[in-house]
Amino acid sequence: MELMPELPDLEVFAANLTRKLSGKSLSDLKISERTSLNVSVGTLQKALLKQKLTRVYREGKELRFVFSNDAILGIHLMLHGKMTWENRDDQPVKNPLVRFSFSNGLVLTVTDIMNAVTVTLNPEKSEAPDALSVTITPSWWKKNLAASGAQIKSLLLNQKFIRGIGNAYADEILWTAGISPFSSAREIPPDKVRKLSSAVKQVLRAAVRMIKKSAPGIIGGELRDFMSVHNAHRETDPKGHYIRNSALGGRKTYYTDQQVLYK
DNA sequence: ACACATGTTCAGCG
DNA sequence: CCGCTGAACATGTG
Repeated sequence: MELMPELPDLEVFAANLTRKLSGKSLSDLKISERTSLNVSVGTLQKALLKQKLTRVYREGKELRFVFSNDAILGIHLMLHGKMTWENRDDQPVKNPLVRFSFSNGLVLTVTDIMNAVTVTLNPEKSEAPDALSVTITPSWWKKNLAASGAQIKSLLLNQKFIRGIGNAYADEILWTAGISPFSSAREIPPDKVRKLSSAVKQVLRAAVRMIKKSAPGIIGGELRDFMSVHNAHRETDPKGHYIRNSALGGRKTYYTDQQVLYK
């Protein structure tokens, strides 16, 4: 099954896009009318055509293409968006939402069966910090968890609270921190808040390293076989504890009884 | 055949 | 009124 990329996958995609495309200029840009776009196609083309791509980075769950005139193109893949290289000898990619042609001959396409992908010229700055931002500290967690009565997993998935964490990594983070996903955010004690704070960065950074190592060059798909609990094929976690699963926020949630429930 | 992945939005509930 | 929960969206895959 093709699962959706989350923060670590997107981080690797961004690095790989930068490696292939930085310094190349955008020679052609086609946008389907099915694409959800914050400006007109004409405005977008005027802003980006002939511009040199400086780099691609990840912000939350969005990819950001930075051009030499400081224009930024944000692409959010949502649930089903996919990026592929369109090779000259292959069949053209069917019904792409976006098709970038670069001066080195590389053609990047974005497709989406649900047409839910969003394309944003010069996205606005978000209030919520990125999960890997240096502004997220144990005291940030302490203050913001105290203000919320939500279940901790719902809060981790809330992009208005913290950006970039998806369903699979939320489970991995809470397993690492030893906190039940059903815990009330404001009831988590200080020592566990510190554990959560470090687990977020530790889990996400470790995943980036593993994906880079095992799938260098990828711009699509995902890797999940290293996951400790969020894995439908596992019966037990690496310590041998039975993995339970149930629904939370309409998403499957995997956890063990070792994760303490604070209510 | 059919349950299951996934993110965001928004109706509805308390 | 506000914060929170969970259904709905669509379809390829095992």
